[in-house]
Amino acid sequence: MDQSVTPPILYEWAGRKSAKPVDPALEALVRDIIGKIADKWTMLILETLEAHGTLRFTELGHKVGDISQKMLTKTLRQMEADGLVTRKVHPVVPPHVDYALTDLGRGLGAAFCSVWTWAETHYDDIEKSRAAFAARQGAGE
Amino acid sequence: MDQSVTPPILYEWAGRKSAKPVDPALEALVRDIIGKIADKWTMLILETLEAHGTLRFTELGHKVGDISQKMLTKTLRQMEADGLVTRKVHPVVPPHVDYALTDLGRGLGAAFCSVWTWAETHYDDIEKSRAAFAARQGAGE
DNA sequence: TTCGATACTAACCCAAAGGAGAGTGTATTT
DNA sequence: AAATACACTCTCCTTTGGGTTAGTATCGAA
Repeated sequence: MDQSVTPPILYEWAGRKSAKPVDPALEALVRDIIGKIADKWTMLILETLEAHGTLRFTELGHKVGDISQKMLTKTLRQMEADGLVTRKVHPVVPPHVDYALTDLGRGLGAAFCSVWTWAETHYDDIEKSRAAFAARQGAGE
Repeated sequence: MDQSVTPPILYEWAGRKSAKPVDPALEALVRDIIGKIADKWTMLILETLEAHGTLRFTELGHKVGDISQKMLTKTLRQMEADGLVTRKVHPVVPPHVDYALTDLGRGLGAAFCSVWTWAETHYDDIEKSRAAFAARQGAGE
């Protein structure tokens, strides 16, 4: 896609979003954050911590489901860096590490909650759409 | 417990859990949906269509930003299959294809709106957290 | 006759995501 | 003495994401 010239203007928001002025620099920033956060594992971990409160590493892994240790560690680190979770190490043997949401993380969890609800409400619509789409493709519309 | 022949197995990581009395099939489904829509390009396209209404392919690409035709096509097809967007082909030359959100898509857009607002509100907190985290790592806490 | 416009698809390639499995450190338990 | 527990880290490997370039079809304009 040709993006050699990107004029910073010509965004006419239908007034439906926040009343903030459309600053392209800010928009790029927000876009970057969305890009980082709109991630499967981040969302799943967020959801799990929101539902169960403070959890230890292994415990969290089991509750999230089919996540590998590698991805759990990596995603947790990113979330810690972004200030979404706290990581509390108890210097004991065997190791004990507690993960919990920060206020920021809880805020995102609350925001994302509506998406989760949407998915629960409309999964059957999506299934139907997929079936219809597959049929359309198969039949050679 | 047979330990004479047992190789050093440390984890059985693939075990399924059931924390909540939720139908596991439904949970897997919702999880799958979240996994599919919690995607950078899907969110960005959704946002763009929500803000601008009906758009043509190239137009949409420009407004979304740095997206390649390949990803635009691919994401759009997935969204069409999931029933989030409609694809209307006008059989003219040169080709003319209109993309617009469905009710389902608009619903998801509305749900995701709060996440977008959260990102706008807290991007500076995230920046600060990242800086603090980097400093913590660099200084060897 | 050649060009340009549009919305793609196909082929190629590289980088990142992500899974599997083994290794680490040490105090307590067997 | 050996196993165990926990929270990792490291290496190896496959899959997916995603960019780039080229090509296609067709009509009207130059």
